[in-house]
Amino acid sequence: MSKLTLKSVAKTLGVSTATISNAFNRPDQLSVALRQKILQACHELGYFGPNKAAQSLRKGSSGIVAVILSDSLEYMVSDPVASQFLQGVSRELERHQLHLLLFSGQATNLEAISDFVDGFICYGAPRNTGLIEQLRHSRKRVLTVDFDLAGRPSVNIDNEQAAFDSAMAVLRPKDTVAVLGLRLIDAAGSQPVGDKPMWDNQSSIAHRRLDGYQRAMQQCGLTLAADYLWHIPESNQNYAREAAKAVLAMTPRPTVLLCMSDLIGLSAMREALQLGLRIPQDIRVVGFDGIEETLRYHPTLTSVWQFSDQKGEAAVRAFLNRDDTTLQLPYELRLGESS
Amino acid sequence: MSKLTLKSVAKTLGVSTATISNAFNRPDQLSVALRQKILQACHELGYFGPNKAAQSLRKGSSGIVAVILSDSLEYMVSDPVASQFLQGVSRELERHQLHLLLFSGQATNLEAISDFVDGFICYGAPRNTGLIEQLRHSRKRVLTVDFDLAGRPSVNIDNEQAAFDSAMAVLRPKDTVAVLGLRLIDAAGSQPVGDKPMWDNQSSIAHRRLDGYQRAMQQCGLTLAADYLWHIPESNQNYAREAAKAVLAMTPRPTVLLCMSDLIGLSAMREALQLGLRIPQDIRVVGFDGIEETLRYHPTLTSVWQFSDQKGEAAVRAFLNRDDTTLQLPYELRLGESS
DNA sequence: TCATATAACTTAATTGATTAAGAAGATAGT
DNA sequence: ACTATCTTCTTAATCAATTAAGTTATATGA
Repeated sequence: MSKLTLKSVAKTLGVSTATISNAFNRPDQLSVALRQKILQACHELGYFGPNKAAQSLRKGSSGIVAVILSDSLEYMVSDPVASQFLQGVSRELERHQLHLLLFSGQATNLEAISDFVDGFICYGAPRNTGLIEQLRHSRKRVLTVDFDLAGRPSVNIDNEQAAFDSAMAVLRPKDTVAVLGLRLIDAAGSQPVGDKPMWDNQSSIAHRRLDGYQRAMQQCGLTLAADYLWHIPESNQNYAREAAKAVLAMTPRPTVLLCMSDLIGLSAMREALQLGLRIPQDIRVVGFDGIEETLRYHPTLTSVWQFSDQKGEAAVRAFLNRDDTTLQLPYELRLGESS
Repeated sequence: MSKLTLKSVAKTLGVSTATISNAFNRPDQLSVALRQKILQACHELGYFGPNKAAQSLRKGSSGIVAVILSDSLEYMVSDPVASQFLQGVSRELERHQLHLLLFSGQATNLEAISDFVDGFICYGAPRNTGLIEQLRHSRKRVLTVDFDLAGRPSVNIDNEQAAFDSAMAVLRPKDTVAVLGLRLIDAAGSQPVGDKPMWDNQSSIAHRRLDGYQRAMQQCGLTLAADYLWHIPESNQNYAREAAKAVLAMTPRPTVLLCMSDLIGLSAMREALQLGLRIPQDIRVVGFDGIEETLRYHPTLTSVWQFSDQKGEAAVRAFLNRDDTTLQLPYELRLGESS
């Protein structure tokens, strides 16, 4: 079975390569009869159309879009928020007959795939900051989601305002507030932020949310004590559980927990209930993101819903419109039993 | 900023394109001094090396391996077994400087990406059976995992023997046995298999496992009543829960549940406990796969452990050795409190 | 009827690289 | 000093396509 190429097919059919190419790509360039004959013959020969790699080289686009995840694949897929986002992305890409290449944010070499894809949708600031530099200099289209990259379009929600709203929904005068923050500093374990240097200050959504929390507390006449601001490296059960345990053991015990993700919020509630605390009487909890599990849990969690699947779809559309603006998506504060 | 190509770089440096190419790919073909000078200059110009798409066209390999998932991306990543497998795959690919392209088993057109990848690792029989035909005729390397495709290498465990072992560990004379099977027929909801036609008979691991169960029962002098063999479409909580509920309500009530995945086993145990049944006194349960969650749960689940992450690594290695044999991996029966 | 427009294909340059074969110069052996 | 070998680099064909420009042949209009 010799190799099937446009050229070989053209020769066996006795026409030029251009005609075969046109049969697949530009039907108006040849007669209907010949086109039918060609497609029929290709089908019989088992030729499924022009080689995509060669097409990509010549046309300059491949139909593959890379999504760069902030963390490792294994972590990202276990996070319901990221997973929903990916659902939305893959759904919308499919609608446009495009394909998805998942790329870990821990990877070091963007160039390895850069030439195969039409561009990058970057979900969250990559763990490996070297990637950010590569993205900044990339000649491909780059769109960021949940973080900013100078000169590149992005899709976001107003994290500051959303955090503010969620905090305002729960804060009362004289509250003792603790913040369970996501990835505030560059450290491996759960720990109070203290005076450690903030991680990637300008781009992170975590800091936008912290700003929102702070503004709300200020408006309520409250302040955040240094030890009550905690860094959690991943929305992971264990990390969050640890942090919640530690925070709930502090004196004075917090009366409000502002959590930067729903998974953290759920972990915090589990820990609080286990300590015999009543929610919301003894302690109120607020989450962020909006995941289904919080609706099944009792008590249900007050949270900012940001509809990650729609965000995924919006990201793809924004990627495809070659419009270099920032798209701000709506969010929704949903009150639960936890506040 | 004009386009940076091997050609343009060659011109500005006043050497031939072959030399630039050799500087990147075959250091022995030019003097050390010139090579240093070229690499240095490329770095300054911002040229990161030969275009991978063109390289792929010329060399005939791209360094990208596609993993075809049996189901949709969103489902697969939520399944701890599949997710572990993917971890193993991505880890091993990284070791070889290769990249991963995830492809949904629901997709219809393999040709869309076929030319960009070096081959396919196919994890489970794709939901869309059209893909199987395309894989069969593909000119690329194809390796299957957890199912067989004529003439293609595969990675597997001995599902029949493993199922046999797990059943033998739990069965006693006079048991009433129910099987909670995974994807036995082509139907959407949980339901007894009855006399409906089996799905994809020869290739499915589910049927290998069923064979093992049946052999064990035979050896124990037991038979499986028609209504006690259930089909569950996905290892999903809801489907499994439903099926368990229905099975536990039958008379006589089963004394043994043979479950084709640990997620199903966990759901079954939850349901049994909720009905006030004691495990293992009133009912014994066996799972399949081996996931961490069964160790945290009480009672712990007796199951066949198959180390999916190692399976992923083994799959990649088998894919890269161009050795067309079937690789059978070891499994381990681990007894828990559920039997 | 003749010029012109249109339709249906073909030619050949181009995309960004790899690589066998060839050429020019340096080194070594006798 | 002359041939043989080795280095070092270049030339040009090739990978599998796309597409602007060119070539016929046919149809239309006045």
